[in-house]
This record gives sequence, C-alpha cells and structure tokens, in this order.
Amino acid sequence: MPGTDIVLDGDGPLHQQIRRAIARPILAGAWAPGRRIPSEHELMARFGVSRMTVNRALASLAGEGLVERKRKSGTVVAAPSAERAVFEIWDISAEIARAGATHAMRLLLRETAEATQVEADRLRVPTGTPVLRLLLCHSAKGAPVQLEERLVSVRAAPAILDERFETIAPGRWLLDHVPWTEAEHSIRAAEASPEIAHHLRIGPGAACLVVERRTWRGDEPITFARLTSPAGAQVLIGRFRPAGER
Amino acid sequence: MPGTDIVLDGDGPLHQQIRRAIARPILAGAWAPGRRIPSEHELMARFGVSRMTVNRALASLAGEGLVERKRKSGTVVAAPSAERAVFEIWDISAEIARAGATHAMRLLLRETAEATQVEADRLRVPTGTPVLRLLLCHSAKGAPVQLEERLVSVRAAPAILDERFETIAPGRWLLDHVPWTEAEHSIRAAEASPEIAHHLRIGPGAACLVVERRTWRGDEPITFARLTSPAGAQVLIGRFRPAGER
DNA sequence: CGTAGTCTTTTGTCTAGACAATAGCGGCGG
DNA sequence: CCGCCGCTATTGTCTAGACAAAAGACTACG
Repeated sequence: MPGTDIVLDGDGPLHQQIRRAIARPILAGAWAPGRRIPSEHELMARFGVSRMTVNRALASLAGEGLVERKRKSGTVVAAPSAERAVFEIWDISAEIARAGATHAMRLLLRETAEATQVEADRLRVPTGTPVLRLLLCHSAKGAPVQLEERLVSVRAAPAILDERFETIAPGRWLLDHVPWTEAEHSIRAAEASPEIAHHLRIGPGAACLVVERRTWRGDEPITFARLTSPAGAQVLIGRFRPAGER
Repeated sequence: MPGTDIVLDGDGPLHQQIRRAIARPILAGAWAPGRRIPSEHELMARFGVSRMTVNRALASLAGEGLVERKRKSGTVVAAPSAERAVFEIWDISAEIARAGATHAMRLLLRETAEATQVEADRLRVPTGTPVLRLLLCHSAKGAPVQLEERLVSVRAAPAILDERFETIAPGRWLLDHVPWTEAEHSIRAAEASPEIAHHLRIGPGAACLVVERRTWRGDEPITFARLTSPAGAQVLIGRFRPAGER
C-alpha cells in the first residue's frame, strides 16, 4: 500500500515529529481528504511510543483543522476549507480551480539582479543581495484577477534559476521546493497605479486589495510577494473561536 | 491578594476549564501583561488535578500566544501583539490608543426596527427579527478612520437597548456583555459609495478596506458589523507558522 | 570583588495504565 | 424485514510518576 511511508525525522520532541510526519503528506496533497489515518494503537506500535504521545500529535492536528476525529470511526484527513486558506500560504491557481474557473498565467518579467535599496528593504536582506525579480499576471476565465510582483532571494532558493515558470506559479514552486518556517501577511486597500491598472485592465485609481507576504526559513528571508487584485475579485474569509476556547 | 479568584466552572473537560479560568481574566484585561501566573505545582494543588492536566491547559494557552512560558522563570501573561489582533475580534478604539492617537466616536444613527430582508440576510436571522441599527464614525486625531455600520440582534443582547454609546463603542460593549463562541470575518477592497465617502470625507469611488464581521453565540446570531476604512488607514497584519509546525 | 560551580525551581516531555463516551456493527427476537 | 441490544474499536480524558533541560539563585573559591 503506497503512502504508508510515514517516518520520523528524529528532530525535536516525539509528538512534534509524529505531527510533522502526518501533516507533511496531507499538506503536500499526497493524502486526499477523507483518507483514513492509522488509529492511535497502530501509530503507537509503529513508532514505539505511548498512546499519550500519539494522541497529543493527533489532537494538535485536529485543532488546526488538518484532520477530523470521531470516536469509533477513527481519524480522517479533513477537507481543506476556504477559511483555512486565509491563514496559510495560498496558491492562487488552486483557489481559482476550486472556484471552478480556468487559470492562466502570463510571465511579464523574469530577471536576476542585485537588490536595490527598496527591494532589499522589502525582502529584508542587505542591499546588493542577488535576487530574482518576477512579474506575473494571473487570469480566471480570461479576465485578469491578480498581479503578482515577486522577489526571491537566490541564496535561499538557488534552484529557482532553473525554473521557467511556464506552467507552475512561483508561489507553488516555492511551496514545493523551499520549506518555510515563518510568514507574514499584510492586507490593505489601495488605488491602482497606472501600471497596475494597465496590467489588470481596470481604470487607474480603481480600488484594489493588496496582500504582501514575506516568508522566512529560520532567519533567512526567502521571498517577498505583492499580490494586487481588483476590488471584488478576491475576498478573504476567516472563521474564529475565542482565544480562550477550542 | 486580589485577582487570585480563579475558579473552575464545572463545564466540560478539566483542562478546558482550567484554560478558561486563566484565559478569562487575561482577555478581560484584569491581568496585565507580565503578570505571573501560578506555577504548575500551585495550580495542581489549587484545583486538585494532576500536573499533566495543568500542563495541557497552559501549553494550549501558550500556543495561542496568550501567555509566555520559560523554564525556571515561570509563566507570564503575554503582551497583546498587533498580529494577534487580526484574528481576534478587535476594538478600534484600543487599536487607535495603542498607536498613540486620540480616539473619538460620533453616533450617526441608533434605532430599533424589524430586520428588512437585506438585514436579515446579513445577520443570518429571519426577516422581521427585532434589531438595533447603528451607524458610527470613528476618528483618530480628528480625521475619520472608520465607518461602522452595525446590526445587533435584540434577542441575543436585550440589555443593549439601555446603552447610549456615548463613550463606549458597540463592539467593546458587546465583547464585555455578550459572550460569543464563533465569528466570521471577510475582508475585501471596495470603492466608496457617495454616502460612505461623505462620512469618511474622501472622494466618492476612493478605495476602501471593508471588513465584515458576524458573531454567534452557539447557533444564535449576535451581530453583524461592516467596518469601512479609507485606503491606507488600516493595515491588517498576520504572522504564521506552517500548519504542521508549532 | 568576580567567577565558576552547584543547587533548586520550573517547564518540557514521555510512559503505562485506567476509565469514560461514542458509534459502528452484528446478532437476536419479534 | 425491522428494531433493539450488546460487543468492540476508537478517541477523549485523567492520573501518578519519571527524567530532562533551562535558567535563576546561591556559594565557595580565587
């Protein structure tokens, strides 16, 4: 049976190793929603740990909404919800596909350079650091829905220089190739600059939603992305419980 | 010593009771950031539970960022971070105060009515349900920064009919008087309608950030708020870790 | 006075075991 | 065939105890 290749990486506490071992294939999409996860007893035996330790890992995954647990039925991979996407690094093409539309992507700029002062500031690296500059326009059903301005630190992801980005989006590529440990989003409204308006085919000064995202691997900055969408093309939704509950 | 009045409510699992007992005074602001929380041994003795149970409650609070734990030093109330505010119900006046500006509030409309079809749809109640309609304009340093359109279900919060909202904002009042169990945010950009532009003193069609929020207590809708801010007046920031980590 | 080593408190992790609650499943009686 | 009952797999919670790791506090020594 394929996909049962869950192994511990020996890094850090056991309950975190177990959680990672199970979270990895789920986040990578290797385990489809609804797939059953081995019971606590099976995992106990497989990893040679006590049930409390397994339970701690699974309860934590359930708390984050990655799996759903029911007594007697067992633990299954949860369906990714639109809500969860707000908090996670999200992938515009997957988002569009989920909405049932066809996604297209046009690469407008791709060049390597040394970071200017402004770019260095955005990416949180020293001026002069080698970066890859990207500019892409994403469309759904032929209409532009998002302009992606991106900087990637070559040091953090050297293999990116070999990627042409004809079919895979940079965000997706980075998710697949460079593990990140920390991310920051900022969300605001802004009026479209003439250049952005041109690419998105909207009037200059039209309202846009701007999401800026930075990711790190440890202390090493990986990428900075500014994602600009016309008003109405994108709505970010989140569902919460009070901080004291759950 | 005041503030040591932590008691269990007897509702649900012990570790959740303990977490609530500690989370409540922190969220209510009764325990200032930096205040030391009793050690696990003390709580063990106080509640007559095992250390694992106390540890589970405290570890969970630490995971949500409500407290910080350090070996030997103990557990202290964490400083509320700007990042956390994105996920939580947030209070514009506190936000403005934190930024060091003075907050003012103008009540533009306050009336009770039966929900129209549109309002019922927004608040997720049946048409005709009694609601309180509110319209307020929040200012920082004299400049309008947020227009608040709010509907409150009278059934969920009857005491709200006695409140004049001269000094306290409706969001704050609700936080203090009606416990909520679930909330939903949606964030988008939009162009200002003439009416909104007038209140916010910006040009019609100017870009705005619109946050809509619904809260429930169990299945009972409490309130719907639409918060509109001029572009740039508000930036929502969030920091994340991968879903598999922490 | 300063520094290095030692003690002690506090949190972090883990185990083995116990009992409870839930719900799927099969069998049994009608 | 249908409904009820009991069995059992599975998760949820809790305990008592153990050892580890971090870091403040103290002490002894130079």
